[in-house]
Amino acid sequence: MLDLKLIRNNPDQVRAGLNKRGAAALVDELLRLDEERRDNLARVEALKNKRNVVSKEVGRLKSAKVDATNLINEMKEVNEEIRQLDGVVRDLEERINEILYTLPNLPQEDVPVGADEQANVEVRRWGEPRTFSFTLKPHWELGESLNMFDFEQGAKISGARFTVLKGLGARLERALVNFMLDLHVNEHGYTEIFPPFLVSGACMVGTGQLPKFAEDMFKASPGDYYLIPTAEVPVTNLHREEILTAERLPIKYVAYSACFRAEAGSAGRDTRGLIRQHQFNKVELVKLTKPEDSAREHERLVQDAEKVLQLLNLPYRVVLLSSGDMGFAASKCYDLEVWLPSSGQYREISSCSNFGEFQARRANIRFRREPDAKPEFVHTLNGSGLAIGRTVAAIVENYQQADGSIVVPEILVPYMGGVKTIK
RNA sequence: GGAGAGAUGGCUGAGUGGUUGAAGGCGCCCGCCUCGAAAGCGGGUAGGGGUUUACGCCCCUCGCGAGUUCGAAUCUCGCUCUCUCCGCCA
Repeated sequence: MLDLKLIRNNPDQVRAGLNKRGAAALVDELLRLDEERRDNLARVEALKNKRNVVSKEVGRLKSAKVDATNLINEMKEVNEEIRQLDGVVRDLEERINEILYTLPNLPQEDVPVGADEQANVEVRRWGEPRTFSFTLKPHWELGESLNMFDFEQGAKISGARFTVLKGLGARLERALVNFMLDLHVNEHGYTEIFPPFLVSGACMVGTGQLPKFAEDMFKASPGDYYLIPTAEVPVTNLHREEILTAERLPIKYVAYSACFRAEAGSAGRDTRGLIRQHQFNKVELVKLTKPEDSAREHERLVQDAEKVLQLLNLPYRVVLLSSGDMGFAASKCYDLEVWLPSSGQYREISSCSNFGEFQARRANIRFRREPDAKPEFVHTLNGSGLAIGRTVAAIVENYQQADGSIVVPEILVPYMGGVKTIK
């Protein structure tokens, strides 16, 4: 959520930022509502002040056994006026918040301006895509023939975009989860979290999925629960409504979770294979930092995610997303794209975002620099480290052999119970 | 699911319908003392909003939401959460 005071004091800056994201317009409406609200607020507060003063006077008079009927009657009228104005102010606040909750974050200065992924900027590449001396197969063909995954059974028990992992396919999934968690905990200093997969609506508002993207979420019933689309939601919200001490920052969490996405609006895209599923596994990195540290911590977070791909020896590139391609809450975002030989392209496998204070303002996560200092909003960041299903797809495709078997990346062999080849 | 207890500031813990945004304690900050520290002593210490060049002033907030009242932390109703016992359960 954007700071209403920033909009009030620097409307041109906000307009320019929103324009880069193709989300302009509503600033003027917001300014008008804000002015109207403050106008009515001043009036109702003056009346409340009067009521408070007179009420104390009534108390004094009563204890002195003096009649106060006139004052009491006068206050009854004032109360009616207060009730009315309070309603006006509340309505205005609701409309202001409705708008504020649906405005995206402002892009940072160094984010390339553009409408979509065409304007993304490749930052660096790592690794050399293998050259194959035989005909490549996509991961879904290889995996099915090796009995690693079963798409038909997934469809039978759940429906489209669900997959059953079996045997060494299931084992590979589990190996990757453990490998990534160990790496980030032991080498990168993150604290492991195993969060609930169902959260309250308040959490979804806090990280920005609600109210705008309700149609992308699975809702659980009975109860008012949402299935998490990413561990970002429960983990970032761990500190909702808290004021942290400065020494605790930066906070670095790593969490495995299943992720659930409705994929509304992506019908027909990536219908085959593991790339786009309603349910997938992911190891997520989350950081809470001081504002001045978030840019540096963002770069480090990207490197921590890259390390996974490097250790798996999977070629990838880092892309800086354009203003139009970024997620709603992000102020700056790098995607990690892994090489998928069968389609001959780089595909997103991690998205690493700095949200500035956008989420912290929604979730009310603050910190104090000094024991007596005013609370300030923290900055929140997160990134996949990595999406497990897409990593499996990348391994299967990049490590495929002429005979249709898969060589297990060396670093994973211990996690695979010594299995070096899936055949 | 049944029965009961509770929710107050960073923490703990008082609170009779009327200068109680809230005693006391702990913690923290500033000062005194000290070579330095501890102890001791004195003072300070919630958040949000509005307004003001500023000092300041005002409004709201005692889990959340309604209500009663001139006035609610305190009374009434609803909700949420936590704890204890019983039942069920991986």
